[in-house]
Amino acid sequence: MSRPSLRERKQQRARDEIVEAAYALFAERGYAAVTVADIAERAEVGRTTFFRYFGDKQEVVFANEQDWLDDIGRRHRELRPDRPPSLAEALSLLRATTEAVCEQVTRDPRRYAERERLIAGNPELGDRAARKQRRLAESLSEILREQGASAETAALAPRVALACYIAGREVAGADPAALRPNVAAAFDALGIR
Amino acid sequence: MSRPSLRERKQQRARDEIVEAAYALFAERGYAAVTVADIAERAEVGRTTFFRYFGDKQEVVFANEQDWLDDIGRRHRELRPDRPPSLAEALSLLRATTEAVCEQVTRDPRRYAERERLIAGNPELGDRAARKQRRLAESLSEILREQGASAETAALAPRVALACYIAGREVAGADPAALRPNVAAAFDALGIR
DNA sequence: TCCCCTTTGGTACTGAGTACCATAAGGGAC
DNA sequence: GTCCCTTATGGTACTCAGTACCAAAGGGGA
Repeated sequence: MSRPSLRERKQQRARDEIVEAAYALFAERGYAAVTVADIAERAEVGRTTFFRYFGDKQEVVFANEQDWLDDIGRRHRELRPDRPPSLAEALSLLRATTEAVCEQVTRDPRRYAERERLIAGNPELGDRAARKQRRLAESLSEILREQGASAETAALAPRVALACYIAGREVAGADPAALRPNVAAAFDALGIR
Repeated sequence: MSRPSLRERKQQRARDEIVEAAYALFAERGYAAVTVADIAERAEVGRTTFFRYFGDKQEVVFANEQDWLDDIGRRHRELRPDRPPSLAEALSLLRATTEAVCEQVTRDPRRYAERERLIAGNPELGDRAARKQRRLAESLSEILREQGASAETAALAPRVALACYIAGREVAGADPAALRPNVAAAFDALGIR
């Protein structure tokens, strides 16, 4: 990979500053009381530029999740089964991937806790978080189909894995360290090893 | 129950007219191209009144789903197990409830198909639909806790049932009649009878 | 150094959602 | 029927998210 140009470095910098400004303001006043104009001002960019980097106000909360999704998809694709996976086999593969997701999202525990706090307090952010999860499930569904799984297995397995993730997340509460063990326990309870 | 007063009848009528106007306009122009002012005008009410009946533009698409949620919750509460349910037992109870949900939402097949069409074309409506599903899962989770289920079971079982519902819905596509059988097949595949 | 092309940010607009208020219209007491 | 009280209504005016458009600034390559 080539080193980023000056242009690209400035863009990355602006992007990061917008995210930092947004999280700082959200922490101070709460999500609803912060306007996009406020964020842009503190980040020292124009309001228009904010919308060029982030499609809407909600997106800035999930700033780098698109990278995660790509990463997770790539990782899962590398778990190549040697034959079309049955439902049980697909669920086993997905357990590994789901636990990797847990590691990924809690890599920055401080930011994780803050994001959970924001989501808990703003239904619209909960909606957006759920959309991200759905997208991931759909992406994994497609990969399963590529690997030869039946339509039923491809539709069901990622949803069940997501159920385990959400249930584990709920039991874990806001504690980043508790996420993965609780998700693992949910898979165990369903007999998925 | 006492018969509704004139006031209540007019309100119900206004509510119904708003929903009818909204669905008619959405069918004509699509969700995004219809403004709340348009809906209010066709329903012959003030714009303010629209927001008094429906918190936001999205809500009108899911007009009577709150009633469904209450109904489903009540129905599930009536399935009283004689002892605290294990995970497997909770899943069995939830299978019955989930199949009842299938019947409920497809009771008006025309409206069901139209709603699915709108949701498929507008991500924000998908978000809202998912929020409703989450709410239902949380409500069922609470009922399970009341019935003595463990925190883990209460968190996991409704999410798994929801996974079966969504997977079945995906396989069924827009065909109302195919919903319940496909959801049932998903439960079968997981060994939940 | 010069030119091109992308990014930037400013202006102006639409439409969702909210606050407030004057008015109309049930519903009950008599 | 009449009067009064309470509640629903809808109009006005506002904030803010999100979009379209455009002129200017500043990399990047020649």
